[in-house]
Amino acid sequence: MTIRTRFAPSPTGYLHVGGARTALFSWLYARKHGGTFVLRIEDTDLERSTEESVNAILEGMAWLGLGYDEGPFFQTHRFDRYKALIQQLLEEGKAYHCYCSREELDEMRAEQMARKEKPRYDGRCRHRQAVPEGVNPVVRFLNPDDGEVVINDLVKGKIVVRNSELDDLIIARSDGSPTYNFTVVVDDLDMNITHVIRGDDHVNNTPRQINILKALGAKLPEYAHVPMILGSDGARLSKRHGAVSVLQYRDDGYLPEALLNYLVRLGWSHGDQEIFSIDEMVNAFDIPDINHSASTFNTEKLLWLNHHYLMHSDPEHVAHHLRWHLGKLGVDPTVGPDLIEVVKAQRERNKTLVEMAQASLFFFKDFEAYDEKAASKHLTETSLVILRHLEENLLALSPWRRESLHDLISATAESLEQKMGAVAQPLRVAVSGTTVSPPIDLTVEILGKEKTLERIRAAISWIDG
RNA sequence: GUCCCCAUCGUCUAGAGGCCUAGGACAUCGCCCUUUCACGGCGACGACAGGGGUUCGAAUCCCCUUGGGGACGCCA
Repeated sequence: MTIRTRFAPSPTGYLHVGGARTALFSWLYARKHGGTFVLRIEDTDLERSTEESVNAILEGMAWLGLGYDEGPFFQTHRFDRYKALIQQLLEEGKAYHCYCSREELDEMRAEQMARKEKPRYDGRCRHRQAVPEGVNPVVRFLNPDDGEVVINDLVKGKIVVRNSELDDLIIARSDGSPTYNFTVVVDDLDMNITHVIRGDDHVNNTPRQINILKALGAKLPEYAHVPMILGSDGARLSKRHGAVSVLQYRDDGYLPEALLNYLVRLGWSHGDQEIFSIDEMVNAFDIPDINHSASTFNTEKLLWLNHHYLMHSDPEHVAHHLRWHLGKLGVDPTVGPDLIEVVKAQRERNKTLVEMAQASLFFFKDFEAYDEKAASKHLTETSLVILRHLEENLLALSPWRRESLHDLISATAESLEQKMGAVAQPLRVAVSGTTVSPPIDLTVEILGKEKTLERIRAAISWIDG
């Protein structure tokens, strides 16, 4: 049997990290088994679904590199199919029309709550005789009263729910449009999904869906409910915990492989291994290794992973992403030093691409002002002499190589009876505007002779006042 | 409130009854390296929620308590 998994987001917002992780797990499981990964857009809520959200989701998936083999399928394109099956259930007496008004339902729920009961529909329209005039009814699924539903969840194990806990859920709204619990079932069935991997906020829906599946005479898929991702306060991860949108992480300077690596280790582990390439994930991933409990999203660790990938990925790959961020900062990366050299020089001191881009700005355009503290400490009367010597020596230097630059700078320090730092720091501030940069010889090499001399002269005249 | 799920360092986790004096990673804090910032190296701090069982033996199995999360929509 070919494994078929799916990711089925509803386009009512961006792709968030929780969804991305379920998508990743589904994707990994399909890849591992040479199966098929399906993308399905659950847009039955016409009110809240937007095209922007669809695009944001597709863009997020693409950025993460989670390619799908089939889809995207849109539920709104399948309404005829749902309607036909709802009609079938009505005819078979497995569903019925309900004419209850919203007010009536609200009242019923309020009463049940007051009685400390779980609010649920009491089935009063099951045998309704008089049909009220001018009311468009909803369709409810006739849930069994007795017995229980058993879910053999691949991650949580056996879960038993009594049918008496369930009620007759609405499968078609009064406008005729089908609702979520019905459309998922039909789609998973029609799309031959073998493994439903989704967030465990769906466990409560599963018994209802199983009952619908049974009413349709269908075979059940395997279920794997993965635990939630929580925010730092233990509540479900949401906007107020900071960035939750996958694309926000892109914009904040994370590499997709870092996010993926972080997400795969949230709720899943493979011994003590922390770093996983995509291939390693695919090989190592398995559903029984998924945790049972929710986990808390921790940006610090994500940052560490991002830094790791910045340092250990192919510099050309990192440069590709850096180019995008430099572009966002208004830099034309085609004029200036080789981005790959910039990446190699910067990667160990930046945790995000945004930081790297900002710290590298001075390679590509003149800074507007010196960092105040840096200038007052290092661009002084004393450093004037040093900078003049450097200018003179550098002017004569050829070739412009890191090694020769290093020799020149230390020779300059020696001749002036200064420590290395006393020479390096004024030079650093002069060329970069700040006290922080890659090793000074490397910084100057990358900046180039012309720019370096230009900036030393600017610093000299700045000190001269 | 009712039902469902969950419970190891601050966080992510290893742990399938003896290998546990509970391991790793992030974070934090020291020290070393050092021309800045970093990287790196070494080390420190730090957890089995509580209580009952079962067993020769429990972080691991069972029960209760507590705590947390989820669900209870003409949302998905």
